[in-house]
Amino acid sequence: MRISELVERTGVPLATLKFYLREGLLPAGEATSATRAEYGEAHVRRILVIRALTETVGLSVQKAREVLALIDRPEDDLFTTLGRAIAALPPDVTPVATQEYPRARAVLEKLGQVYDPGFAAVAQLEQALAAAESAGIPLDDARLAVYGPHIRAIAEFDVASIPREAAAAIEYAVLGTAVHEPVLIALRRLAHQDVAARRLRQAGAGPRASKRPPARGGSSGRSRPKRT
Amino acid sequence: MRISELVERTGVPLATLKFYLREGLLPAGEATSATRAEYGEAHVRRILVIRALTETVGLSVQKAREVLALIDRPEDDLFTTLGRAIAALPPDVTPVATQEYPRARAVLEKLGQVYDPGFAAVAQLEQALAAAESAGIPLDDARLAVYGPHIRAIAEFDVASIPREAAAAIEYAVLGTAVHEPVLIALRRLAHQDVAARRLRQAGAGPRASKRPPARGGSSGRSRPKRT
DNA sequence: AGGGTTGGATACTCATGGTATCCAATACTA
DNA sequence: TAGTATTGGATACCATGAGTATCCAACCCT
Repeated sequence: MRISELVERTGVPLATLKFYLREGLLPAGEATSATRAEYGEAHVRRILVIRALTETVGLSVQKAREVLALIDRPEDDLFTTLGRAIAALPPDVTPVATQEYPRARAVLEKLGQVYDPGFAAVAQLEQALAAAESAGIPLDDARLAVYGPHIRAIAEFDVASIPREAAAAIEYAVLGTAVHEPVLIALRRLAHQDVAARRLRQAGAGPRASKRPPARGGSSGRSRPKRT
Repeated sequence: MRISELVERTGVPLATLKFYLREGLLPAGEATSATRAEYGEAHVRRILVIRALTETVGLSVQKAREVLALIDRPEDDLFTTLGRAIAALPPDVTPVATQEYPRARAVLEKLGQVYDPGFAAVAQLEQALAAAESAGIPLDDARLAVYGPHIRAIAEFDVASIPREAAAAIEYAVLGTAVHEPVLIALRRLAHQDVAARRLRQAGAGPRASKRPPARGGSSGRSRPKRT
């Protein structure tokens, strides 16, 4: 198919597709002449993945390219590739070799997991723990004792569901790690609302909050933020 | 203290603090004269929170201002305020009223939770589910059956740990929701690596990654925290 | 009195993530 | 076969966001 069909199929503007082509996110079609190239279903899928990574996972074009490159050329084993992909995921952490990550180390030791400062995710965890502290809500032992096992159970399922075959496995693992994160986050937010709503209702008309809790529908995003 | 001391205490450049002042993220100090203002510990804390929200949670300055405004002026009840705060969190969803979110609806029904299209998190979940589909890894029932209960358990703990007093509760809930997300994400990524590493070792594969440290038994350090 | 800080205003910079134009070489249609 | 429409490729352009940098005049302290 021609590029105009990609535009139709994906809804992404032509200029943007050309931009992706230029930036190396989208492989060029097979040139059939100087002014014609043939694209396939793989291109359609690729475009959707690009949008998923940039719009929902929140990757920059630069980071998305890194992730896609890992999927395209999985020269290393799954474990190494996954580590590299994680390094491309937010939060962007400045990798300072020979650095210690004390908060992350303490957490990992409590969880009985290996602490390797070479893992990008360790630096990411350190930053996240520091941010929680800064916000006045550090990750205390009680919370870790809850988060740890549940998150681990989720991760066990994730890994167990990775297909056997190597190439497919890497793509599945990399994309699955990235793309299910927003799902988990959204589920937690909704669970917060659900649990909070139930408790409020149960407690009978707003004892803790300053005002009456309107049992539901309270958060309709109707307060349009004013633009600056 | 003067503004230069805020610079020292937080490490944030003066020009940036002035920017935060301008943008209304940081409240002005108490002016003691035309060219002097007094800042306090609250300002130091606020700056740290701003950095946590922007750098680690990934909020734009605009969104961070919205979240901070909710904490500063919690005019509504906890439930409503939390809903509004969630609307400011990524991924940015364009709220189209009167829209249906079929994927999110299906998921929430399977979880037995209320489906309210007015919740920003519902639109966020819809987008996340669509992105997962686009990437070729949809959230199937088996996965949901795992994610759902574990995430809910986490959320139950979160809500249970919210303090009683109203004003404190809102700040705690809003910041806690936002700031623990990166922690959960990082823990999942590390759990992936840990689980994958264990399986690889178990499968008799040789040591692939050059810098992987030796394995440690999961039981030795488990829940036997003794940090410095 | 004079140097070093301020607050406040304004202007500037840089990186992103696209958009928009041009162009010449085709390909399709009549 | 002429004329029009589409491409690919290159280049130029633009809007936002998040700071930075400069000025300046009013202080404060010594």
